Amino acid sequence: MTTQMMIELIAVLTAVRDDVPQVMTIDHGRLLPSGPLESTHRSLQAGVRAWVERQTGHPIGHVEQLYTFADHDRLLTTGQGRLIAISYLALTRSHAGETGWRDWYDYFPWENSKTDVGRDCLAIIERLLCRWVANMDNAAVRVRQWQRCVSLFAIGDMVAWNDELVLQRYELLYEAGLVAEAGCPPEDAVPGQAMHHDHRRILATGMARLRAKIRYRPVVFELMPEEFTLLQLQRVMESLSGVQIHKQNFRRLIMQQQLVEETGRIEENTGGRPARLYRFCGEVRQARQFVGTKIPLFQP
Amino acid sequence: MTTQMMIELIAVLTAVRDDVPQVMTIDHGRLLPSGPLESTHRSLQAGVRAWVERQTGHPIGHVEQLYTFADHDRLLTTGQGRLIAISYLALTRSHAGETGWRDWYDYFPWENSKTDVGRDCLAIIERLLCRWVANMDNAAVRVRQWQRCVSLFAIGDMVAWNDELVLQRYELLYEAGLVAEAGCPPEDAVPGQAMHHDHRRILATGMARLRAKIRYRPVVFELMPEEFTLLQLQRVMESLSGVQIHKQNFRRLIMQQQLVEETGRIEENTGGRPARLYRFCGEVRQARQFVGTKIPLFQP
DNA sequence: TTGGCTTATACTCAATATGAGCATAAAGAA
DNA sequence: TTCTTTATGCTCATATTGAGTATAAGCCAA
Repeated sequence: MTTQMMIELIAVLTAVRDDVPQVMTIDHGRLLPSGPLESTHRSLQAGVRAWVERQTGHPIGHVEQLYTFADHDRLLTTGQGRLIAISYLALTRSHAGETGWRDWYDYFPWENSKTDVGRDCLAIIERLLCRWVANMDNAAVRVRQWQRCVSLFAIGDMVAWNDELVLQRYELLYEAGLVAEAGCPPEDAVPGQAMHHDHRRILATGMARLRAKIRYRPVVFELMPEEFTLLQLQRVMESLSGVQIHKQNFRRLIMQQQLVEETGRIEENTGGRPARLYRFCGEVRQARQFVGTKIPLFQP
Repeated sequence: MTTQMMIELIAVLTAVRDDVPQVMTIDHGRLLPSGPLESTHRSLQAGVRAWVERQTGHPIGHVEQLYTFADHDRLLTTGQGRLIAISYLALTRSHAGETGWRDWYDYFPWENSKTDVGRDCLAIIERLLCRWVANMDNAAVRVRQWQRCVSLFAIGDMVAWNDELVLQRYELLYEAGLVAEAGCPPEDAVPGQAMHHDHRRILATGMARLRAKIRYRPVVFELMPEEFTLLQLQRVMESLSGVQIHKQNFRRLIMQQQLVEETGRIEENTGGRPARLYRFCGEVRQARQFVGTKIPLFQP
């Protein structure tokens, strides 16, 4: 007995502009590029590429699968059928003058913990979560949930901030009824723009995957221009992870891994001493593609 | 335009018996437990659980999604429809006297690189791959593919063996036409039992995921009995990863991470001095569930 | 022209973490 | 008893990491 199914492909397409990670959206920032799998698509990846390029005009590079959802709230409105969503993370380089790009942190201001906006947002969240648990009847549940808040949002610096827990933090806020998607009135919601359906949740999944992946695979270079200075590279990693990096140690680690090589050219507009330009060389030099990237991401 | 779809759920259910990782199979070891998603399933995970329990009678614990496939060779034979397969990794504890369990390394003998069988198998593979690239016309392609062989199978110890590349190694053997699934005659195939469809590929995906995950999440304990000695724990990690571990350093790392606590009881049947028994305590002690596991897996 | 600001780049130093091994303890077996 | 086996405690050299100092080389404004 096969039921009526519909497969939706959803892309979290990410690029970096002016050291700020951005995501491609449609519908005025309320939806991720997406569309149904069609019989003309040769594969799932091909389908994702087709939809993104059709809806945004932007060709995409690196693509990897994120997650497949088929919850019960994903029922087709047209009948007894079921809607399955397969989400993808895609990375791409430049995008001068295109529309549809939005900052990651418009949707997740609290994830930008290195900025003032992020810190303010976290302070608000802390208060709201505190109120949320205070209203719980069962004492044991209250303690456990507060523990969860503390460890996910690094409240009270007994626990270090873990930048990879983007999804878990969003889900906690959802459960606490502090995001618009959970049906809460805007005045009770945490800062950050909402999206339709569960697209903000999918964005969180993509952000978490990318934050995890840049630690052990050289995927950052998918987002960098051909030539870049080491500070530019550092800025991109910092803004992706939302965490500060010690400059000298960052250089040391990048250099000793031999992922980059000097181009011989110089960037003059640094605001200070000119900087050497580098290019990614992991692809060419090592046919062994399975190299890692170690980054000194620390907590301040 | 929605096409006719069928969703298949496939489980890589893993347990450990006598320090050997095993996978649950049906059809005499030729298939992984699997079945179509039905409208009665409340979620994908629930569907996986239902199918595994119906086909094998074994209840499962930890479950996580692996990958969703929809390649063109996955067309429904009944028409123009498409078959989508969503695969899951599941972990479970004991399974005394159940049928259907097979050793991981019956399917992937070369992945058991710490044993003699594994080393012999790797020697055979090296010869076959050597012959494969030797027959290539284009010199540039030959060099690149040989590079790939060298780095994936750690040929000539210029490169260290990477135990997480299970899937990449299988895919290389598939491309080289050295596995039965690629349609090669049995006498040309590499050792290791084949499976129907792409189930061996999915098993490889599950093995790779588990090998990667035990390094940074305390999932091993899902496979351990309630009480265990540190050597038992080490043996399980070694057999999962196919890599040797330095005993004293392993103990040091496990102890200092405070993932386990003494039960106060003693295991007598060690073959030597009796050993203390431990239990996993990460779950209870730390409501912060996001703890890691660091293991000193080295290459000999 | 000079001092101040910015970023770049080279090095140092202490604290940890890691790989490898030694030594002793405690059981059973020959 | 002596040998073998596993358990467990401890040392030591080396590598990695976090943090900071020092100097270089641009720009700009006084």
